[in-house]
Amino acid sequence: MFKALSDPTRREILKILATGSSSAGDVASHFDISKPSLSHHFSILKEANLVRTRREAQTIIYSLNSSVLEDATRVLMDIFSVGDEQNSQPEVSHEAKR
Amino acid sequence: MFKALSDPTRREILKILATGSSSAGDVASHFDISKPSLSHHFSILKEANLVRTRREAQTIIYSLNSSVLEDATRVLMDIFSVGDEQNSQPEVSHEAKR
DNA sequence: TTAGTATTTAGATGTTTGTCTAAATAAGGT
DNA sequence: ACCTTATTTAGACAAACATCTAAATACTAA
Repeated sequence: MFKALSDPTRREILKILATGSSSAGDVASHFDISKPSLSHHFSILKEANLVRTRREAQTIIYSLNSSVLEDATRVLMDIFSVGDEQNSQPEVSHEAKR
Repeated sequence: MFKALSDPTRREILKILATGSSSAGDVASHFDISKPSLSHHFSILKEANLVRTRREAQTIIYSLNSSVLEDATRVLMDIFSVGDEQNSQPEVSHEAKR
């Protein structure tokens, strides 16, 4: 999931989808890269469960899967709030304490 | 920043630092990869401003920079809550509405 | 100033990634 | 059936990445 989020183009795609679901070609029109490349990005987003798809005649409609993005947020929050004690001002660790 | 977060080893490093700051070698002992490789990860985390360093005699103490992780969280929340209208149940888009 | 410990830099290597063009698949309309 | 539109698959390629070993740097202590 983080791998999927690590590419700027993919994050942009998610932002676009956040304003409403739309077709692959539609999203593609926002970018300057080929449709196969976009399709590749979509497949990564889909594999990470960040988007869902639905076919509608010829076009395929992509939509954001907010719940998984919420999970990502939770993981991040976990990382920086686990210790929750002495983070900001690191204690003096005299001995590289194992 | 997302690039920095995209590697599992680096997320693990952050988790370790979340429980308290520690030296490079110290963190290295949690992993099965060489110290130069760890050093490389540290430099990426540092460049992304996710960690801070402080020298203490020979050892270098790494500590989490929580505020930047909070930023990351905020960006994620932004992504999935921008539209905030019709996300979960994608509306029927008959025409690939440009 | 020499020896020891901690970390980083240099350089190399195999893998993964983002991109492309060309071709294939899927669905509809005529 | 055929053509058009929408998207994906296949295959190639250069750039970025994670890792390694060997050597360099930074600092402390004798």
